[in-house]
Amino acid sequence: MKELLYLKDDQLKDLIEKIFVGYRETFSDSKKILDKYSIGLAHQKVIHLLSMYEGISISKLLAKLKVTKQSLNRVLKDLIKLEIIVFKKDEIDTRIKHVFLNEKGKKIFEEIFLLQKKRIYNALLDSSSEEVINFDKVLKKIING
Amino acid sequence: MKELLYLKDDQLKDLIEKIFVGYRETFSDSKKILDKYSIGLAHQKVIHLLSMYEGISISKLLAKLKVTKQSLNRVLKDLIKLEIIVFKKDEIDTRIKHVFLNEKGKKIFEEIFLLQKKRIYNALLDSSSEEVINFDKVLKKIING
DNA sequence: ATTATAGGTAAGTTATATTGACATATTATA
DNA sequence: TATAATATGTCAATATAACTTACCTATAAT
Repeated sequence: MKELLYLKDDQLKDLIEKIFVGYRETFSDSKKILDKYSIGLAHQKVIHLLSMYEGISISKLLAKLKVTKQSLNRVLKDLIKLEIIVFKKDEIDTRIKHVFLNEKGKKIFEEIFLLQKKRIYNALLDSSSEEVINFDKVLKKIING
Repeated sequence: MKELLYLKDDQLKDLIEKIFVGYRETFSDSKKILDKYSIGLAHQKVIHLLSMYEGISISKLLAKLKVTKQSLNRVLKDLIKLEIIVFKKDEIDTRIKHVFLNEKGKKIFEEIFLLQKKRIYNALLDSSSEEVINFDKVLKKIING
């Protein structure tokens, strides 16, 4: 029988608070740049995913974001107005729309990311590779729980 | 000179996505219970902090949540209507108000927490103590970055 | 006496998301 | 070929959580 300190409620509460704060801080560092382009957190997340998954389809974006179509479309319309995304129909199944950041979009992403990544970069730089690997490992388990 | 894989942009992007998903999942498991009491994520966070820091002052709550007084007060008023929090003036400095969950509040917290903690508990149970310690270590560094 | 701190409130606004209903185009299948 | 399923879009109404700006009281510290 396991009887570990970190499985006790107090430690679990503490971790949950840290997960919240870690998220909030990670996604607030870039606020100034977002303001510069009059966009918000929702736009940042979409841009982030577009930079990771070039040409991702709408339905896959929806699945990753776990928001409704209506919610995503509001954001996409803003990004179209900003002229930073483009669409390409799938050549085989023309129902599917692939979304891409254009050059301007990639530049704006880099501006955002430059600020956002600092916090993570410094934390990892200050950690051993084993610590980093274990951080990733546990985070994955939390996600797939 | 460090030249580590996990300090590369692609890995940082990946981690940032995971931090987002980990937060979202961690705070969505308890949605059914929140609905039962007609409260939301903001209330859950306040209740969580009240269970961790019994008698915390308003200003310290504000500092932990990083929201405005108006925002917090909306939530506190809902919790008063639900009859789950009580206030006590500080005996020395009567400007300070200490906030507590009452018995009903503690019970509701336990209902919420029971659902919320499962994901974290299982992830930790499935990890070695070193992995857990390193997860906590890196998360702390991200927060304090 | 003055200033700072702790907390409260009012009005209006913004950001992000929801539900429900309906529409179109395309592809897959019986 | 008729029908069902999929991918996407849109309208309208609503909810949640936050914001800004401004002003207020009470108490404590200097």
